[in-house]
Amino acid sequence: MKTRERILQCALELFNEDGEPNVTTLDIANELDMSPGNLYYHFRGKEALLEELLADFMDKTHGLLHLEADPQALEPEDYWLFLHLLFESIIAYRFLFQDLSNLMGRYSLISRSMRQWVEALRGTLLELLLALRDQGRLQCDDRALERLLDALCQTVLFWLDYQRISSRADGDPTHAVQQVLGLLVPYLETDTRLWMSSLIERYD
Amino acid sequence: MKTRERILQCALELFNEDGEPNVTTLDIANELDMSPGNLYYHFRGKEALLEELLADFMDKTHGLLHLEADPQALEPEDYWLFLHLLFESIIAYRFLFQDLSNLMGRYSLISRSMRQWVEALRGTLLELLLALRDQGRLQCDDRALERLLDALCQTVLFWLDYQRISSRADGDPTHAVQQVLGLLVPYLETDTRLWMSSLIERYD
DNA sequence: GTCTATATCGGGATAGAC
DNA sequence: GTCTATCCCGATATAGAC
Repeated sequence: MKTRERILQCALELFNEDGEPNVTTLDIANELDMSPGNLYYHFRGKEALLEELLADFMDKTHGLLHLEADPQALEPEDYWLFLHLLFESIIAYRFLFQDLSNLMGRYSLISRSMRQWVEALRGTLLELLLALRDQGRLQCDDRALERLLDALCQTVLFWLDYQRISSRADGDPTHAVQQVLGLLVPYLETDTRLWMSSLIERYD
Repeated sequence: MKTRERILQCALELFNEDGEPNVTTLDIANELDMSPGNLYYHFRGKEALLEELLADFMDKTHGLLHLEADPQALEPEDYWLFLHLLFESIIAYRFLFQDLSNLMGRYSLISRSMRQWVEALRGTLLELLLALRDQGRLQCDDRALERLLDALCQTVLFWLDYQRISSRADGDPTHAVQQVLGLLVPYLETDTRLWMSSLIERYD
């Protein structure tokens, strides 16, 4: 099934480029020099296409959001790597995040899946924060931790969008990772803070 | 011109409720027990409606983003008030923020206006941060300040959306203000930090 | 100012030939 | 598997009567 793959690939590119609401099935067919009828032979419609792309994204990120590693054993570089991989996936499927409210409003499947995804993200980040705090590397009370957690989640979800809106888009995960880790820095205990800071500045 | 006002009011409510892309001119007319023809007598179309609502939002927030007050003279309560007023306006016109990428993609006027608005927001927040730092109340280097600034802007722009997605929507500016000020707290000098912290916790 | 009726257009989707 | 032709529908917008 080679054509199926080509369609998925092309749809993903167009969605990412122009936003899902601005891409029609005809656009996709045209881009592939293919008839719309043929496209509908492979996919029942736009929604089927979306569902498959969504499933791909979930597969790609599943491992990251269900860590089997022991959070206690992680070092700053591991946090960097974790976030870098996460943002690579998000960038690859950025159409999901650019029109998130819209997509969630129009497709109940996306709504349910993405809600779960955000919950999983939140759970994973919470685990990481608690591990840091248990190690004495992170200093903050429960309320501050809750707010920090929300700030982290929000940045993961909307950093790309924010970059586009403020005309500073670069398609590079590095700045996103720096931004997220930057939120963590002021709460870190001195040794860890210096380590983390130098890790961030290294790429500036 | 009473009808004009009723149309604007109704359109704003529906846009906020369901998202602008999901509201048709017919929906608005129906909600008002009015014929679509009549609606088109008052407004050339959906875009004209949007333009007027956008202008209203710009008017409402203009004073906040072009402060005539001296930033050096501000106290923590002033920051609270500033953010509270800002979020009240954002909540009143939240349709603009829920589908921001989408709207900016489809309407070049919205794109230009909102880009400018974000720039003005960023400028104002920068002024406030620099004033705090000059007073010795905020401790961070230039790079950290840049990241903090982006974190603040991002939260102002996307906090509502984040709340909706993570099923914690409440339509109350208070949590949003707490979240924004919470980002500031760890960088504040001890006295100011305690003051700001207690200001935040007071409403929990 | 307001209505009814209608024109127009674009996107999603299907039927049937090849 | 792929194409052409076509249908359907919803949303925008207009014409013309009242």
